[in-house]
This record gives sequence, C-alpha cells and structure tokens, in this order.
Amino acid sequence: MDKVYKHKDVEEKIYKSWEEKGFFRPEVNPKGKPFSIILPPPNANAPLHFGHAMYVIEDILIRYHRMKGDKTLWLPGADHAGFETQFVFEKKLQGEGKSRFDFDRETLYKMIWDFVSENRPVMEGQLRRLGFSLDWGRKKFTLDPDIVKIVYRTFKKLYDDGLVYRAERLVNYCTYDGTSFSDLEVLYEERKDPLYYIKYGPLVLATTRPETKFGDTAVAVHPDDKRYQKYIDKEIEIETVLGKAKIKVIADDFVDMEFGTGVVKITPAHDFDDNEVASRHNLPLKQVIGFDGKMNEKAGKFEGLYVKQARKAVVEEMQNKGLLEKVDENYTHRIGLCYKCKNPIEPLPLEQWFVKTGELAKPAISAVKKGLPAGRQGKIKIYPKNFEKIYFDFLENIRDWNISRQIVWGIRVPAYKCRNPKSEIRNPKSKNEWFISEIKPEKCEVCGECDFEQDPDTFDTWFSSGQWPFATLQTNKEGDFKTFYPTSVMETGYDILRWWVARMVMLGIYETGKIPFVNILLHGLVNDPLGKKMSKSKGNAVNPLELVDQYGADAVRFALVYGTATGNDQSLSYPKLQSMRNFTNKLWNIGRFLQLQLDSGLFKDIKPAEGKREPEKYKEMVESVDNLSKKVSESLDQYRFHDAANELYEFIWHVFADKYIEELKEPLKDGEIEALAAFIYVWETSLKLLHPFMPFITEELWRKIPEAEGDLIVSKWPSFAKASEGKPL
RNA sequence: GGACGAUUAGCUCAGUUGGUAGAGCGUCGCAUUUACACUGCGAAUGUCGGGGGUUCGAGCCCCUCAUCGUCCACCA
Repeated sequence: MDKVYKHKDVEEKIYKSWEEKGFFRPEVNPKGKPFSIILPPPNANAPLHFGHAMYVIEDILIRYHRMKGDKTLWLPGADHAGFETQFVFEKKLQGEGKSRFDFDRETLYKMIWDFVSENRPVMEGQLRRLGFSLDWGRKKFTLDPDIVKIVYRTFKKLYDDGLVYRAERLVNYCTYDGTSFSDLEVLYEERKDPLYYIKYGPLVLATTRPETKFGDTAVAVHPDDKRYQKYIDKEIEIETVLGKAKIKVIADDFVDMEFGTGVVKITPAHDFDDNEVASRHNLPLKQVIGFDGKMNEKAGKFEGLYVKQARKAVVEEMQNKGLLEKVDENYTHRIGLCYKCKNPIEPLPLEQWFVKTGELAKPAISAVKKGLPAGRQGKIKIYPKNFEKIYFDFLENIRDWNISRQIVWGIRVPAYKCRNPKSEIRNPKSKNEWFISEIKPEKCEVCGECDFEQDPDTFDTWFSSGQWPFATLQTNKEGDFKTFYPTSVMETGYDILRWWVARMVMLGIYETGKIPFVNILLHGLVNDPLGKKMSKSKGNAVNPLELVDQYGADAVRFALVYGTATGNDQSLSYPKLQSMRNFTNKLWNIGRFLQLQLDSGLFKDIKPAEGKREPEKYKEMVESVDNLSKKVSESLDQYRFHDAANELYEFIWHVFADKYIEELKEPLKDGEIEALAAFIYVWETSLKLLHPFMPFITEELWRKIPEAEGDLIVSKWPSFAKASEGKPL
C-alpha cells in the first residue's frame, strides 16, 4: 500500500463494481421494509452545479438504510426544465447568429431534444463521480412518454373536476422572450424613473406610465379624501392627447392619499393593482399594448411604437398641449424584470390555463399541521421545523396557479379548440370551445366535424415535476408504486419549498389520495468562499467535479456535512476540504498499519473466531466503538448529519488512531491475537459507520481486511446493544 | 412593508430539552523517520452583536434595538 491515499485509483473502480453487482437496486434486500427517496431531478440542460453535491445527504440516508437491511430505493431522474433549458439553448443559438424564430416548432423542439440528450449522460456521470448509489435502472425523464401520459391524466382530472379553468388574466409577460412568467419568477429591481403629473380635466394625477393612459377605464381616489369627495362616482370630462374624453371617478381604499396628488389612473389591462380594483368595480379591460411590445390601434397615432418610444412621444405631445403639470425626475420605485433577460415585465391580459389551488391547498396544509382532530393529524414532518412556517404561509395565502407557458420546450397542453363558429349551438352542453383529450383526438369533441387546433402552450415545468413522486413510481417496475409510495423522505434545498415541495404535496394528495412523502428534509445553500451566492453569471460558480478531482469524492462529501447544521447555509471552504482530505489519508494509513501487521508473519495462520472478535481484554475499546454506533445511528435517525460526522471524525482520528492504536502497538509486536482482534473489531465497525459518508475509501479498505466478508455497501449496520448495557438510555 | 435565518476564539462553524463555553483551520512551543508531515504531544485565545427582563442559574427562554443574508408581498 502507498503511504498516501490516491482517490483516483479507487473511486471509479469501486463505483463500477457496486453498479455491476446490482447493489443500488432495492432487490438486494427483498425482505426489508421499504425505504425510498426520489432524487430531485436536476435540470437536463446543464452540468451539475455545486448545490447538487448536497444530494450527499440523500446518499447518506440511502446507504444507512440499505445497510440496516431496508428495501432501499433511490430513484434518479432528470427534469426538462422548460424555460431554463429553452433559454440556455437560445443563448447557444445566439452564439451561432441565430434565434428560435428561425425554426418552426417541430424543428426547434427536436434541436433542443438533441441538445439535452447530449447533456444528460454528462450529468449522470457526474452523479456517479460523487458516489451516489442511485438505481440507474429506474431513471426517469419528465418528457418520457409514460410520464407525459400521467401529466395529461392529472390535467384531465383537474379539468373534469372543475379545478382547471381558462381565463384572460394579467400575466407577467416578457415581450422580448415572448413568454409569461409566474409571480415567483419575476425579478424586482429598484429603478429611478420620471414621475409625470398629468392633468385629467379638473384633476391632476401622478404616473410613471403615461403611455398606458389610453387604456384607462377609471380614475380612483381614496374614499375618505376630502379634496375629491365631489367627484366620486361622477364622470369627468378630460382633455387628452387624442382629444376630449370622459372618464369615471371611483373611490377605493387601495389609493394612498399621501402619494402624488392622491389620484390614480386605473389601467386594468396593464397593471396588476389596477386590475384588482377593476374587478372590484366591474370596470372593463382595455388593452393598448400588444404582445409584441408595441402600442395597438387603440393608441391612435401612437400605434406601432414600442412602449418606450410611445412614452417619450406621449410626454412630448402632452407637453405641447399643456397637459403635463410637472415631472419629478428623482422618483425611485421597483419594477418587475424578466429574470432571464432583465427587460421590464409588461403585465398583459392573455388567455391562460389556471389551476384552482384553494381546494388543493387545504389537504396539503392539514397534512403537515399538528393539533387537528384525530384522523386528520399531520402525517408529514418538516425538518428543520422552522420551515413549516414558510410552507403554511405559502399554502394559506395561495393564489390560483397559472400553468401555461408560451414556449416550445415542454409538455404541450392537451387542450384542443373547436374552430367551428357554430359549435356552441351544435353542442349546448359544452361550456366552451375547448376540450381536453389525453390522446391525440380523432375528431372535434365539441362539434364533431371541424378542423380543431391544439393549444400551442406548454405546461409550467413545476406542473410536471409537482407530480414526480407518483409519476416516477407508477411508470417503473411493477409494484414500485405500491411498495414505495409514499416515499420516506423528500430532501431538497429550502429555496424550492414552495415552488416544488408544496406543489408535490397538493398534486400528490389530489391524484393518489395519499401524501407523497412522509418527511420533508431541507438543506441549506452552498455559497462561495466569501459567502456570496454562487452563480454562473457572477463567475463565482465552482464545479463540484473539480473539487472531486482535487480532494476526492469522499472528502468533498464529508466537508459538506461536517460542521454545518442541517438546513443552514454554508460557504465553501478550501481549508475544510483539505482537512477532510487529510482525514481520508489518516484512514488510509490505519488500513496500511493493519496491512503491515498482517504482513509481519506473526499472524500467519490465524483466523480470529467469532467469539474472539470482541476480546475481553480490550473491553473498553469495544464498548467505546459500540457507543459510537449508537450515537451515529441516533444522529442519522434525527437527520443530525453534522453530529454524526463530528462523532466519527473525533473517534476515528483522535481516539482510535491516536490512542488505541498506540496502545495496541506493543501487544501486536508480540503477536498477541486479542490485540489484532480488537483492532479489527474497532476498524470494521468504524468503516461501516463511516461508509454512508465516505463510501469509496471505506469500501476499498474493507476489502483489505482478510475476514471481512462481502462488500461493505451491503454489510450489516452495527448494532449497539453492548453500548447500552448497564447504561441508562 | 412582512417572514425566516445569522451575529459564539484571528477565520469557518458546532453547541439536542437553560446548569460555570467546543471543533476544524490558523497561531505558538515541543517531538520525531514513526502506519500517516495530508504526523504526534502540548499551549494560548471568547464580558457568546447591544440593551432590558424571567430564573437560584441564560449562548439557549421573553421583549427591544442594530447589522448582514435569504425568501415573500409590493403604492400609481
């Protein structure tokens, strides 16, 4: 054996041997009780980033339960990541001087498909490099035909249950990317813009968006505002850049009397707040900006101008006509930006598919809530507990979920529109011109004869990934769903608790009648060494594989759980990685020391019998490692990974290596069999306990112990009966 | 504006139900060709962010303030 541990000689070889022997499959423990985790599917469009290395927590749990004899499944997969992927691909096209508008829908889809197909194996290779014991035979992709079928089934069911509706609603629309975004996806930024004070007949109001005035359907004041009482509920005559007009004055307490003049123009088609005011007062929507970002015919002579140009032109015109009272140039406010291209989001009315979330949220809330009547008690536990509050906040204030996306890359909505203008007469039963079909329909289900067309939109990525636990298990090996659903743990970053986890609970309960998982475990983010969030655009992203090359997978894995409480953020630390690498070297040299004893010739024909493996003479060592087994097991059961890691590190290095081995050196020189037996007992136990954290080196060292049988990955987890003997728990 | 988290040794962070502060790295001293220098032994270092309260006793519980971070909601 070398003096120094060389991870590159070990890792690939060991992983391959595990995979070939089928140890990652639950079938290795056919009689065990089920334990399952579905891997949060990484985006198929890009190599792994550092956050993915946190999957190590799942691997620790999986390996622990596998060794405990559970029928253990860790199911891998990949997410098509609709918009993310299309954006990355668009960038690639840009680099080639092209854009997505150069291709038709089918060609574009095929191109992205090929692009993703190239990336997926890369990503899977990376997961292997980190040692993750995933059952590759069960891997799924969100665009697999059988997954799509399930997504269609759920959509149809929601529709038939009246939980899906189509409505013209304001959406966050990016006229540059040509797509709408959910509220969660919009980025807000502080900007300085002019605030224009415009004369509206007898009133003056302040606005940052004079170009939307053509879409005004009312002017609002606060009901208690003494200045404007006489105008409330009256129509006022106003002079505009397009001539005289009449507009209604309404009272609504959303108006801030202190702001500007205390008068607000209401533009329901282009502002979210105005839209809500409009729905309270039954005001009509008047769209003046098109989806191309240009003013439409309702803007009169400003038609065809882009919003920015129109604003300038309208302001100029108002100035000329004396309609502009003053301009506050130093007004700062927050505006919504497209989180990808950073252009301003334009609220626009668009027909969308929405899911009514109110009824879906209720069981998702009670699934976690404690203190409910018997039978409705929370069955899902969230760790760390403080994230419960975020979960409840989201679900208790949930808004309906817009699940349509105007992009090509994704699961196309299986909704079809009748094109027969008389369809409603022909079929009075149909609520509208749409029908939903899980399979490509032969004929129009509304009128029965027209040349119907499919909705061009695709589903929000979270709509499909929100069904991931049951979708992956229902489309896998026979019986998987029955055996492994609900899964034992859903482990992911806390940043997607609402986007993903809460939605999985809603859709899981809705579709299967059961919770999708029993425990929710959330880990923190990994920041750069200076504590800043890693991101590609900032250039501070670290590729986890580079660190694996440098320090070894085991050291990287251990560094991620050591010294940081579960759920807390951590900063990448090179000194920490180095000391964890040193720890692997310490392990290696313990193994090397044992090898030297075995090679000494003193223990040639000796095979310590079972009874001798826990020698009375070294009772303290045996008890102390048994006590370690107890502590590590308890820590893992409570998801206290940092405690377990700390115990292991302390014991193996500073107790076993520094103390026990020194004490055993002399007896070993004398060829004392009990000393060897004690050494091996403590060593074997230590390797087992450490294996979930550092799988590669422990397996390699295990195979060097002469009487160690089989592979460490499937060896029996140490019991700790002796440790608790005589000691109160 | 709201919520959550953080604030503990020079740095990075632990500290589970309240019982006179811990680790890793770093620093300083000593040892040594030793299974391992990616080593061993030893040492120093903290009014636990500020203030107030509960308690026999608070890093931990309560109130308040400050700074940083994250998420959510967003006033034209």
